[in-house]
Amino acid sequence: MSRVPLSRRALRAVYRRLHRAQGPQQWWPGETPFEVMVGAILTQNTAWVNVERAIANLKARERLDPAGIVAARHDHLAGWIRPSGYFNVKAQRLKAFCGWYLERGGHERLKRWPTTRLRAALLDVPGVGRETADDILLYAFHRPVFVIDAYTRRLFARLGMATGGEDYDALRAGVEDALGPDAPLFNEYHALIVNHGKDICKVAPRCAGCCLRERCPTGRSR
DNA sequence: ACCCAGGGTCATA
DNA sequence: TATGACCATGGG
Repeated sequence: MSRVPLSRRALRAVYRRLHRAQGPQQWWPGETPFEVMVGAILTQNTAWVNVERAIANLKARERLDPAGIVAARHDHLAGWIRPSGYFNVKAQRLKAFCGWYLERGGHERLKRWPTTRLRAALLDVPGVGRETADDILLYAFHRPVFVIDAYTRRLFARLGMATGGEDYDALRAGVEDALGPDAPLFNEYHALIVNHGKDICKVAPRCAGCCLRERCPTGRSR
């Protein structure tokens, strides 16, 4: 397995700056691990505020549980999650995931699976790709998996630590190798990156993350 | 009227 | 392996 070479010192320095600037994120505060998993699927290429509406609808219908989702009619489920966009494909993805989840005995069983096996199994669920699988592993199962998303790529590219075009798993393995397995750190790191991306570079959206530099390439220094 | 958002799948070359 | 089309709502 190839991995992108990354500096532990540089990665920790970026983390410290993000943390100093933004403080603890208390991220992905789903009431249950299952809610975190549903959120991970619904937030695919979608603003989180819309995911919150969809989850609120599921709660109002008392359908925020795997059996309730599997049993729901497709058009009903699609209607409840409508605000999160792509509601037809996401309804199908939620059903596939919940069926998989129930067949394997739910969280109490799955939490005993080793991370490598759990990740491979998640990736076999249609609609669960690498980032979604890693969101679930990190935020629902507290496994030391570093999530790579578009913001992470932009940030590391802007900082000259990567090109942005690296293979997903090579970049993930590079970060994990440099930092060592540390689920609480990875949890907070990813949250800080995403919050930085949406909080700061609104004036220059394509430049998410650039302002970690003393002198921002776009001219917006912080 | 644009652009973007905490992606993934499928067809095509 | 690597693009492009498609999925669709809501906020800036």
